Amino acid sequence: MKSTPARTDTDSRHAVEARILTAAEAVFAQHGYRGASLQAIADKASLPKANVLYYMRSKQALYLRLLDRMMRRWNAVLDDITPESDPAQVLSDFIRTKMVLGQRFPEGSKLFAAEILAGAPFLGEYLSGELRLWVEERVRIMRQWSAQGKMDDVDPRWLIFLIWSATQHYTEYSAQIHGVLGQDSLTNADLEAATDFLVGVILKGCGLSAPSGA
Amino acid sequence: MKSTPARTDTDSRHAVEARILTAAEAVFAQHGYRGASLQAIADKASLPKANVLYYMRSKQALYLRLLDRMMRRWNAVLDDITPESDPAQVLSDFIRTKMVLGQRFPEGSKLFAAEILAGAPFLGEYLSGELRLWVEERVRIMRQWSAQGKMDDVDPRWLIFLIWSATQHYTEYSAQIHGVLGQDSLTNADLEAATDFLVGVILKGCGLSAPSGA
DNA sequence: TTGTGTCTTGACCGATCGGTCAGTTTGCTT
DNA sequence: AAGCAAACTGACCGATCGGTCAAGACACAA
Repeated sequence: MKSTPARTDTDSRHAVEARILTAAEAVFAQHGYRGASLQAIADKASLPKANVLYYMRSKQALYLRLLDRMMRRWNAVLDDITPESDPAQVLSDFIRTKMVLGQRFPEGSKLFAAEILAGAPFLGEYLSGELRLWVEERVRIMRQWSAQGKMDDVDPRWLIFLIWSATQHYTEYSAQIHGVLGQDSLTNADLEAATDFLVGVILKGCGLSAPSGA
Repeated sequence: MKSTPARTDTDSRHAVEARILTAAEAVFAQHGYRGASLQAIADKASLPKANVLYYMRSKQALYLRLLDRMMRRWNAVLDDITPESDPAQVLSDFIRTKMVLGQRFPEGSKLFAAEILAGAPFLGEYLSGELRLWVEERVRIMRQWSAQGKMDDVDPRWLIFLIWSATQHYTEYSAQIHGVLGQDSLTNADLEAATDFLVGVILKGCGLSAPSGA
């Protein structure tokens, strides 16, 4: 009978799937697609390997699902930008949001990084499709800002790359940061200081002064 | 007989080793330590797998040798910094040198990135030892620059991370950049423009004006 | 030619890979 | 209590993993 599946059923299914996804995200982030093994994921999720394959159809399906989830988390970023916006406010928000996202989803961010490092075999279409349009739209608006004299005449493409790289560094290179600074993890105060530094330097570097509402 | 090994012997040995190292660097960079297979490396070097293991003792020895080679390439960077140096000149050189290094050794840079992403299992000691001292020394000098009023009072740690991340981005995220910009590779003009952008924004962001000798 | 050390390689090892499947357990409906 | 579909899992599959080894191929000195 197809009738209403019991609440507890779907609940537990979601719970188990979430356990698998969390475990898989960490393993894929650490070792990349090829280097990750379903056995390692199953162990981390405390499940038999066959059970992982029962919920996720295959290694590839599991990986694609994680990539998709991570990209949807980024969709909200910098979505309300217009030619009339205050550049300082928008860029400041952009940097801060990116830093927060990296802290909130460190494994997902690393997973994304590993995918790019591997040459984006699964994300190629997304990069040259959806994301490319996203960038072109923001580039267009930023050029208008420059033309209006709201900010220095910098190439928006390099500016976007700068913000991406500078913020992602704190999650993807966390091992290097921890080793170099000699502490197991950055304190919240450190992260806020680093964020303020990035906002300060990048805005000033583009001829902008701190946004009023911050 | 131990006597003078023929010139051609050591020559061909070096040549074969170089072939293997080049192939291995690319494979490790793309798939990480675990994801790389000796078979793939052997194929790329056009050698039987057993021959790869004859020259390099093991997968781990090969990997460590590549890491060591990459780190020695970076040793010369920013080595002549003193409290009396011109900050603008030093930071400008730092950024430009890093960009050039990334272009010269893209596979090695990616290999390094993959190692960090995996949690630096083999480089942990280097990061918390040699590299940490390197950073502390530069931080000390930059703080003096700030105290002398030569530049804004920014935390040198975040500044170093910013330069590392912003420059490395162009090699490690090349797949993303190519996808987003819709071109197979950045032209030299693009790279120079990006470099000038980074120098300009970061220096200005730290309260510095372009160095005289550039 | 013969001896000697290096180089080269196919065959093979146990372990692990992603994935399948048959058989059992479980939880809910009737 | 009976029935049934979903959940679960140990055992197994062929392929590939890193690594070993013994047997040739090769270059060169005596």
